[in-house]
Amino acid sequence: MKKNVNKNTYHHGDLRASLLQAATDMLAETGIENLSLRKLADRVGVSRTAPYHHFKDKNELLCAIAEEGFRHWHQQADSILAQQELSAREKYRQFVHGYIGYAADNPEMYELMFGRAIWKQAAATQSLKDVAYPSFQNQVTMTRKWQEMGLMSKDEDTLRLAQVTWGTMHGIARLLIDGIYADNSHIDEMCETLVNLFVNEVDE
Amino acid sequence: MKKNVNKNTYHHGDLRASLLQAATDMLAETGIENLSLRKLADRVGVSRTAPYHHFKDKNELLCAIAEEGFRHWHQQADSILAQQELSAREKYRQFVHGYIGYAADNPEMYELMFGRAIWKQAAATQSLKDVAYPSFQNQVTMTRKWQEMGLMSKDEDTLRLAQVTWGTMHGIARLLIDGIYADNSHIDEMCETLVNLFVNEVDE
DNA sequence: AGTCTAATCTTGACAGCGTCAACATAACAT
DNA sequence: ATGTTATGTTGACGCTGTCAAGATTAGACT
Repeated sequence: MKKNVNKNTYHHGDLRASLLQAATDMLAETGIENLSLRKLADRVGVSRTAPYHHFKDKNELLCAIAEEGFRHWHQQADSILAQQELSAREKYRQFVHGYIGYAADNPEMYELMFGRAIWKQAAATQSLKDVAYPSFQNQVTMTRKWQEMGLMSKDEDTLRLAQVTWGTMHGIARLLIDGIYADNSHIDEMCETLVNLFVNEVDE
Repeated sequence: MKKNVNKNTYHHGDLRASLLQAATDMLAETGIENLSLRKLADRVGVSRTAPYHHFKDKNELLCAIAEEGFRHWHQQADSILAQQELSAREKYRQFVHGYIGYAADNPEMYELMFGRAIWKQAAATQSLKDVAYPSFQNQVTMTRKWQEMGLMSKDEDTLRLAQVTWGTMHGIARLLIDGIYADNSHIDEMCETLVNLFVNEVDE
């Protein structure tokens, strides 16, 4: 038997994927604080405890959603960094705009990916860690390269520099998605200021 | 009748203050996600709906706690900035260490003060706004002064610069308190890097 | 083909949550 | 002394996550 979604069979056929899809939609629509397993099950048309056969608990579901978010973001970041016709500085510019743009466009997903719901209570799945950790590791590697190119200060320790530059993007992203910077209309200008502060002009 | 706390009277005497105190303690102990009105009432020794005579709902209680947090932080910040024997750069250094130190020492309070629980759903009390808004306004004013002194770049728009520099402190603070930077042992080094990146050396 | 097992889905139940309504008590103003 | 108002209580409702027990079916093995 194929995946007979939407048929009136007792077994759903592809419940795990359907749950992930619906949960991702609901997350974007109503925010993480309004995402409940019961409403999710209802939306998919299944009983309230059915999801427990595919996810150990709510946390595992959230981790699985976040995992997809990281994959999506990595894809976007890679495509920016792969542009060979751009100068290093321009690539960094676009990376910054891309990072904060991703957060602004997917605020609830960003909150889930980098929020305390998952990381504070050490609740991250191994599988999520495997996808998420390279994200920061890569930031360190790139920072080292940018330092070697003279794009960023060589006076600072690479790890600290990476932490501070990532921290800056993260901080601006959070101020936006948490409603503290209520006005989204100056995002680009903030990104430009950020780049100006961290990145030197270099000849290539 | 005086405030007869802990007596076996029907009326508590000073319930509002007791609730705030106990709630602040519980917040620090168990985190905002485990702070419930029922447990709070229980701790104070009062029935579950008694708090509703002093706070319209849970949100109002949270705002009142956050208000105290802002007052506490303002006091700490003012005492740093008032030190007249220090150079401007040194004052900025201490301000940064103080900001991130406050977050690291009071993670749950910081989460409450600058987190989405209050700001995202536009749930802030007017009274809280009155205490919180000057906090950022002051950051802008100081940034302008630092620019005029040559401590910070004059090329950048003051507002954007203030947003980015505050964003950086906020970002590092959040990465720490949300458990993403699990290791608190390099906070000072991150602060130093931050200062080095944003602040020029100047003669005074 | 038939049978057994394991995966999947269901209903019932429980404790915890915020909050409303109705009622009890006591403080205070007249 | 009395009536109003502030403050406290219990009961109830709907929401949540999750466990236990039972129903249904898919898939593997004879």
